[in-house]
Amino acid sequence: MSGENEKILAKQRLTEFLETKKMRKTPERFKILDVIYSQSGFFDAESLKKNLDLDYPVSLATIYNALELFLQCNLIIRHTFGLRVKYEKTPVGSSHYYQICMQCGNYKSFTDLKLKKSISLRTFSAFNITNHSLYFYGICKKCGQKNKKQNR
Amino acid sequence: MSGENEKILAKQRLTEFLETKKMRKTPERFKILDVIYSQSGFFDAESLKKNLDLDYPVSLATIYNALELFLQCNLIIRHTFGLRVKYEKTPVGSSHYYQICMQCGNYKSFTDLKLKKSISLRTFSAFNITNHSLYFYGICKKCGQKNKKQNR
DNA sequence: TTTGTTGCAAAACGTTTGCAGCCTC
DNA sequence: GAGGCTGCAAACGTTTTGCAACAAA
Repeated sequence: MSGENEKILAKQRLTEFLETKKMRKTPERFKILDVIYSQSGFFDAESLKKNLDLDYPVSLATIYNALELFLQCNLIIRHTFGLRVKYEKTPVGSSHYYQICMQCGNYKSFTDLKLKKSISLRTFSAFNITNHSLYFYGICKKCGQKNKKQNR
Repeated sequence: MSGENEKILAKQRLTEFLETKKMRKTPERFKILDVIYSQSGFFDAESLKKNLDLDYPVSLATIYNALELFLQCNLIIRHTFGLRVKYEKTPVGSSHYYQICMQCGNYKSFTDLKLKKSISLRTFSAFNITNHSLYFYGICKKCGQKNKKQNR
């Protein structure tokens, strides 16, 4: 199963990272990572806490600590849709792109290999790229129709 | 002068938007827009307040109200670098792209016409794109060197 | 005159911090 | 055993809210 494999790789990466940084392999950190890699889609500190409370309660401070850590070893990425911060497992292989309605705030992600290829061509001097995020902002069909009605 | 022209267009767009939405053309809204279009680079509510206090004090609540309004009519865009929210005049013509160091949080913007062209090719059904933002995440030279030293 | 908008202050919200105690190494 | 990590609660900074007064239409 691909999901399980992904989870194992994530744990390996965390282990390696902690060892090279001489940080501790606490059960909390691995439990939080496990929950993240057991779900799909976006999440935040609060939803993570709710999930963890079911079988392994962890304080919010520790969750924020872990999220910061996972960001550093590139296990997760951080987005901001509207004002809310959302995290996501780092997309492997094909990058995810996002379309966000500026009116209702709804968002969804999609993949586009062609786009990914174009973007990956871009090189930087004195900057080591690990990943990129692309957001398309606009008005969704639903809101567009609502506006038309309103302006009549 | 291009900056002045840009400002006039912005005011026109705001006027139109307010009229179609049957909202009021208050001096505060136009003053805030004026300050935004008199500066360059990134800004937030607080820096805006500081600038406004010099000759036309406006309450923070009103500033947030105005920022929300300007977002809706696409006069400004919102970014989140690290955890800080930053606004920017909507880039006209050439889109801006951003590189952000995941370690120190420093960011800078650049333009890339080739990239812009590739991205603009992407079309959507049932979604009316007004603009897009692309962020490159990585480790800047300075932090990269710092890490090397640390791991020795 | 009507009612959308403002200013003010208080409240809410997500996140960070300080510190004592715990547990990994 | 040392000190990095955790949990708790208090503190923080930013954004939102409720409400009375104001002013655009």
